[in-house]
Amino acid sequence: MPSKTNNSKDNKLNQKIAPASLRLDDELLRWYDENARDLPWRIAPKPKNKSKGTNKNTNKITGKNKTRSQHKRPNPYHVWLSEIMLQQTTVATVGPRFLTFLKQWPTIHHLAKSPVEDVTGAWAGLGYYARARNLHKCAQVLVADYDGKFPQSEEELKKLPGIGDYTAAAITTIAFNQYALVMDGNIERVTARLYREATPLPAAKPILKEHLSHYWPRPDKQARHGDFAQALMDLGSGICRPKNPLCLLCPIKGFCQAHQTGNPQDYPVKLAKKQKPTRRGIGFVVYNQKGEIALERRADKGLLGGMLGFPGTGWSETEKSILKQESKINAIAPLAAKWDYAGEALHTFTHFHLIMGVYVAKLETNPRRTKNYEWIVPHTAQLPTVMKKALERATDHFKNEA
DNA sequence: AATTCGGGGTT
DNA sequence: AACCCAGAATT
Repeated sequence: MPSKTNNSKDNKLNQKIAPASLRLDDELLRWYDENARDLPWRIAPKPKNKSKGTNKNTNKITGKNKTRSQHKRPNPYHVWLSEIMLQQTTVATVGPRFLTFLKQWPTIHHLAKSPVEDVTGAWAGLGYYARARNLHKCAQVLVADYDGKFPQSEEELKKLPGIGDYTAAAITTIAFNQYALVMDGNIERVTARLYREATPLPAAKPILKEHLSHYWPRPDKQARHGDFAQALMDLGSGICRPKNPLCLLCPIKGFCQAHQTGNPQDYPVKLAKKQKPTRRGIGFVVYNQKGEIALERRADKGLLGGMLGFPGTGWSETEKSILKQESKINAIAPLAAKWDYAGEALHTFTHFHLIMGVYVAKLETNPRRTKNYEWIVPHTAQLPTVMKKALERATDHFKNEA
């Protein structure tokens, strides 16, 4: 816990920690030019010289970076897609998914004319599926009303589905190098440590923005807004980590109040989170004679909205007993069959644990596709993770039986 | 201002 | 287990 409450007087004091001759943005961008992560959606701040035995001088940038803001900009479509995928999702997870997605939909026009089911299918396993539905809707709006081009202001971007405060600012800075104050989880942490901000998140967010505004490059055409934002995020993920920050390697430690007079690990302060309840339910995995499984398209809103899933009961905290009695199972099953119990699939969502009892059956017929569910070859089904786990229970069951 | 949205990696 | 992640939309 922070040992002491912050106040504005401390902050003004703090800005004089570093020598007046040094500027945070200069130091950070200098670090970024040498240490920027190589990411599929990113244009490197400068070409990397990978040839061996050549110039090892790393301090090539000594003058003002006047032309830096005019280096090649990334494709706005790529920036937008990556930012949507990166919402609450790690760079390691997004990397390969981003490349696969781009291969399937090279431009926003391809994306806009594709069926939404193809887009949610490609999103399977990534989570937060409203992102996929909003992504598709946003593409259609941009093609229909914006000539397929992204607006360059935060205000206009925020009107689009799936684009909120962070993503609007990120696109404005990264794709167009316009001024916008970007505040994500990484930058929140860096800023909270710079100012040793004791107000807990999420209430601290506007305060942190105010703090950071003192350091953000002015709305100047020469300024490197996009690189500054990405540098802060790289710093947050690689140096100013939640635990065990590498302060000795930090290019802006001279500006950091937590590094100098506190414990960086204590920031940002966050409100305690509620503990997760456990819900229970039943899922039915049934194969037809061709080896296909019955899947239903879930409602467009709510959990796993618009995704494929197994027929089953709802998921409830009050239903304590897995119904093992065959008579009751037959009453709630999607169709008549000899149902076997295949065990539990365990999964944890953002706000609850799930224990799903899995029942399995094999038919010797091929029922028609109905309004409620369709038959799909298992290994081609684009399923959310919890449903993949249920399918795995079924697969294990028949493997052990054989 | 709180809650609802997934899933995987780290510690 | 708890925490975190280039958060947004809804209530």
